[in-house]
Amino acid sequence: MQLTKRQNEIVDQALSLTAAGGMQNLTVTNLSAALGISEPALYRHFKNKSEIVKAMINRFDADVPTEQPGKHGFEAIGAFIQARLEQVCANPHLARVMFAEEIFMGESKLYTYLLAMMHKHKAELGGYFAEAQAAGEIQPDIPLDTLYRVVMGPVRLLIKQWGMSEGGFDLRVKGAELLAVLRKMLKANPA
Amino acid sequence: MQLTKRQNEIVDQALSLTAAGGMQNLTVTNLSAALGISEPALYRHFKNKSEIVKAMINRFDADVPTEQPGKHGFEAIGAFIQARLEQVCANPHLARVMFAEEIFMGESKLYTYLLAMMHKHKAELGGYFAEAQAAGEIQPDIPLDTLYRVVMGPVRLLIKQWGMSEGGFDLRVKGAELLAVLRKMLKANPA
Amino acid sequence: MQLTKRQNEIVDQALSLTAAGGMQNLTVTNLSAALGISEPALYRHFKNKSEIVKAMINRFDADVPTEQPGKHGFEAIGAFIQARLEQVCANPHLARVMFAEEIFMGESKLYTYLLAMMHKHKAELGGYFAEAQAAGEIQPDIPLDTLYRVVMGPVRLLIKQWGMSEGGFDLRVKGAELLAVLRKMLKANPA
Amino acid sequence: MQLTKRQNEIVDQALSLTAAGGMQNLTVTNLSAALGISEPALYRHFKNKSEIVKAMINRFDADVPTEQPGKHGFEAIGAFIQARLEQVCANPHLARVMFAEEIFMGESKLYTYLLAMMHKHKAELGGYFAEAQAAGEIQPDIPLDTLYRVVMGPVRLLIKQWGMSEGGFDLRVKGAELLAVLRKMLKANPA
DNA sequence: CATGAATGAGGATTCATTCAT
DNA sequence: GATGAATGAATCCTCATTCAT
Repeated sequence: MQLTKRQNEIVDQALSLTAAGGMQNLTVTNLSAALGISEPALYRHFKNKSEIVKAMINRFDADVPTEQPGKHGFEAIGAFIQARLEQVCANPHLARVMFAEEIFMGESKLYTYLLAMMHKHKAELGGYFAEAQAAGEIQPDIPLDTLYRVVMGPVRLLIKQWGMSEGGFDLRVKGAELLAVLRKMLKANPA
Repeated sequence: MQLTKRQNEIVDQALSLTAAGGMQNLTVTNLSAALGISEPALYRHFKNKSEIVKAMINRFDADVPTEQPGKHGFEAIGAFIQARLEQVCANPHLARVMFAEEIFMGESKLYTYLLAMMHKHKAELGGYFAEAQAAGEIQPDIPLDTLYRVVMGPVRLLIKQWGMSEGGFDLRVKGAELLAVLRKMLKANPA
Repeated sequence: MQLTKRQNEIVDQALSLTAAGGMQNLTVTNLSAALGISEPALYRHFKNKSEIVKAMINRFDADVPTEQPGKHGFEAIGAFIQARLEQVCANPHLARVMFAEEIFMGESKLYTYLLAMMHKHKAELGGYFAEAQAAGEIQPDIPLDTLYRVVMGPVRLLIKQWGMSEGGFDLRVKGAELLAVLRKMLKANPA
Repeated sequence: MQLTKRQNEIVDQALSLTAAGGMQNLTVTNLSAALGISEPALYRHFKNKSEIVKAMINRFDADVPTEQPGKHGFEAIGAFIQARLEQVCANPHLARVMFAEEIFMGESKLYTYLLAMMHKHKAELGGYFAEAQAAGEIQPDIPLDTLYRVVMGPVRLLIKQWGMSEGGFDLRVKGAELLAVLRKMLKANPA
């Protein structure tokens, strides 16, 4: 599962091509040309194109574990979101691909793989949401699935807009702002 | 711009195919087969494939005007969201396509078209958001762009999840719930 | 199952190419070139290459039914063999392909299909052999499988040699001669 | 011409692959993988793929000389056939390849080489057939080419069927039976 | 002896589109 | 309106082979 240096270069380029022109732009021809190698050379490094796409998808998860050891409640959620934002800043291509699950609908194997990843995230973050509700950081009467949507929906949209605008605003600033708003909004009303 | 009956059938099928297997699944061959006609016959109704895709995109907007005549502030926003949910319920395929702008990245002409649509929405809803803030329905210190994300992010995610789960939950119920949570959360704290 | 005119032309060419240079010579490129059409054009007539090969194999059987209505015993066998020889004379390419089952080993689906055909032949001719033994035309103590080999082995070799020698001898003459020898040899010794 | 130990292993594997999936299955990639070595490593042992195929073909003849020193007439023929059967029993893969000359039609150089081998056999066995006819073991009025077909046709078919059935019957038993039938049948009728 | 990385040529197949009928 | 037949361009992938290490 550990990728070689060359494999990583290939995945980088694949992300770049996909970010630039969608899945239709990720062809073996384009990819090998972008890498400056011949098409068959690609097959030394990946069994087939699907494996490349799979490696792309794995990238989404790679550097951003949902588990935030030592952190709890909203702090853990905030840390996770922060990490996502940092990841995307480090590799802006991801912003245009990461939350566009539909891109991968063509390859149903990988699509289900992606959905599974999404579910895992939801479940893991769910723990932190419950903690936050128990700790009084979030109003306790919001069902978990809705809560997840209220928090991750805006984060996803933020990242997507940033990707679409090709870095047209400061993601870190707007991210912090969003988090602050969410935290304040979700705070249990002491009423 | 007004589509014939046949053209509408074609767009329906195109949406269905795209919803089922992504843009890669929307081929002239597949489409004509699904319609039970020959490939050349398609070209009687649309100049080329791009025109079909464009017609698909126009569908997103068709029945759901952002402008909510006679309504104001949060009520207008709620009505818009409600209308979106109804639209998607009426044509579930839309749920799998509508907010997956990246699907169309391949056809850059159409992609920009789609982005423009998204911007228009944002601008138009922006007016209602401002109204809501002025009316004290929404905390006044939240910047408009963040506010848009906080509201539309969850709505998009909700619709997307509903599409992905293939109608696995009651969209109207969960939509109403989400709206209630948002309304309550965004309410200016009387503190 | 009934082939169109164009499909028959394609199968003819496919046989010709295979006869000339083996299965490796039967490429979509070669085939379309030989037919003077483009490669994609082939796919209007056959779903894929395998279907073409399958149609080739069906040719083997097409004009030569094992069943010889109204004939019995050795006469039926002789008629069948005669028909095979005529078929091969009419389409000499068949001689180089028909009994080379191994050619098709690559495509295991078709290979089994071919083996099944071979078994069917064996079974059907078996009936005539039994009749011939009962009628005293063939010695009764020869087991059926061996009998089949003794008769069809030489016929196959004859046809193969004729194909390999590219019609270097008169198949009809040599075939008649072989049949005569076999009939005489197999005759129950009145001893 | 004398093969090294490693070369022999390679030829063994080549036969095995060809027997399993036809010539299409004998690729440099498959072969090296089956041997557990890299592709370039193969080229240490053989100049190119053709040389490997040539070595395969030579195997057919290797252990089975047509000349049967000290033997004459039908005895020599029987001994030759016996030796063939033993050879094939010792290396069953041969049964699926040996008499499928058409497999090699692709490589015309090797194909002619193979045909030459077949002719040599025919010529050499021809001597023994003539002896057998002179000695009264075989009816004298059967032309030599037909005689060859009557004897070797069934033997070939027997071996082929054994190979195809993957050793589904006892080759030695059925071979002996066939030989007995042939001997008896061909015996000059004392009529 | 062996390999990792590469390649030009060619494999089958699908694409959107056109044209004569 | 519709179709059957065709096509150039592009798809992913495999082939035998080479070369620097």
